[in-house]
Amino acid sequence: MNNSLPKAALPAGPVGTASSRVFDNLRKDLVGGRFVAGEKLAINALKERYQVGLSPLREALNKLAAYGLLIQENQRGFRVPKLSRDELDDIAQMRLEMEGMALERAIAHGDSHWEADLLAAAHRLKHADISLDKGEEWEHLHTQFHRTLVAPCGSVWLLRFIEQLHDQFDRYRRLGPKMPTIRQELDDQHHQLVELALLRDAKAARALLDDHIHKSYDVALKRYQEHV
Amino acid sequence: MNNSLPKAALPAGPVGTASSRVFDNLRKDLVGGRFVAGEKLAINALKERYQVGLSPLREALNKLAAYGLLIQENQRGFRVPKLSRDELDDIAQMRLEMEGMALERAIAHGDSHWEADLLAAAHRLKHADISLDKGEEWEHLHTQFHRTLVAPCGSVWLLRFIEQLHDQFDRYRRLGPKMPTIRQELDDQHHQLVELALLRDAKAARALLDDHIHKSYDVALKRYQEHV
DNA sequence: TTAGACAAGATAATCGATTTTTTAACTTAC
DNA sequence: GTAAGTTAAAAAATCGATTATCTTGTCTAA
Repeated sequence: MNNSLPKAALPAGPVGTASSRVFDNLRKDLVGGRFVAGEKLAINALKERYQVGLSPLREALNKLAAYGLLIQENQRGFRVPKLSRDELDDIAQMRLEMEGMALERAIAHGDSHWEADLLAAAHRLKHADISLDKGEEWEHLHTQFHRTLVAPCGSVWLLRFIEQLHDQFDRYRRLGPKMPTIRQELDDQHHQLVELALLRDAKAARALLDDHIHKSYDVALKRYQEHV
Repeated sequence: MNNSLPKAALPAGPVGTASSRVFDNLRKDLVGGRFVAGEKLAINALKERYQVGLSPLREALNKLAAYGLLIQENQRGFRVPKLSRDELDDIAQMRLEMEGMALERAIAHGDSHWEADLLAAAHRLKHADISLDKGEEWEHLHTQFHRTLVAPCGSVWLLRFIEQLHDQFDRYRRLGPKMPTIRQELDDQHHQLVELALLRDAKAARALLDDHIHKSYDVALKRYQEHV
């Protein structure tokens, strides 16, 4: 084979293992609410659905269980965790504490590179086509924005926990269909957050982020209550 | 087979799957410093060491990677995460924030059942034979004590994160051999923590816990620096 | 001398089949 | 009619072997 093209020129990129691919897809589907909470996973059906063999599938399921998106019970497989009001409250409360902390630190430490990334992320989010592929594109840019916002907080572990909490929170927020009304208000807050971050007004930024999380919580709670 | 003994009478208890057993053992060994940081794991050697087949072993490794006790690199297996001063600082800082928060909430919500558990845990810890099986017994009771201390904080996720941080912290703290001198001082603090918790003095308890973590941090840092 | 190509061996990932355990349906005794 | 016991089917866990990928050492050509 005399293909002299460098690998990077090909569109494919690093394909990754079957296990990592099914992990990504399953995670997306679990967070996006494409499984029923409490449901027991039929492994053979998943094999079909994700077009993988048993071994990589089980490895992905094990990782998701350790991550908290699945419950693993010895000798009786995997199930999707139930949803509860109490847990939603817990998750939202933890988001307030941890993202608030992270935002203050990010504002203290973030450099001009961060400012640029933040502006870019907010802009991309604003122009995302929400109607495209069930808003999957918007969801991704939204996650990316919040990730960027707290990125320079200086703590790898704090970022890790926040990511995990976001995934858990989104299991509630993404239960129902989109609500464009409240959505607009939340979108506006993203830009206000950028403004306050650039002004280095940690106090005001944190207050706004608190409000943002509270409003998101209201949406998530509504979805949950309608869903039950 | 006419064995009429109820299952519970047998000493074995729930044996669990091969995967869960090797997960527990590997976790203990990783936290206990029985692997070299940065080392690449030879899967075949682990198969020998833990007496399991490939599939359950790989499932355990995948879980540990999602949990943060291993690094998984596509197509090149698993390695033990490196240690660094920066990460130790991060972990200790996060412990201060999160355990402090949890302790205040536990003191606010814990009932008399909790008080009893706490006294019992502290007592067991005090009388643990530290010389036994490399102090493994003491380590277990120590973990148990700290777990009990914050147990009624009301947040499942906070407890989960704290547990994870403890495991990470212990990778540093347990690098070298035991230091009986400083150990005594830390042991005393455990009992003082119980006292303050029973008095419901959240402020003082948190201050003492901060100091406790700081002292533990000093130990861990020393170990780390001697170890490099 | 050294960068690149190649081949052989080692390791990681995956597959297909087997073993073990659970679940559910059915029976039988009280 | 209920509860304990039995068994067949389903599902989970594990094993042994295969396939794919990486690593290392050697060689060649500039």
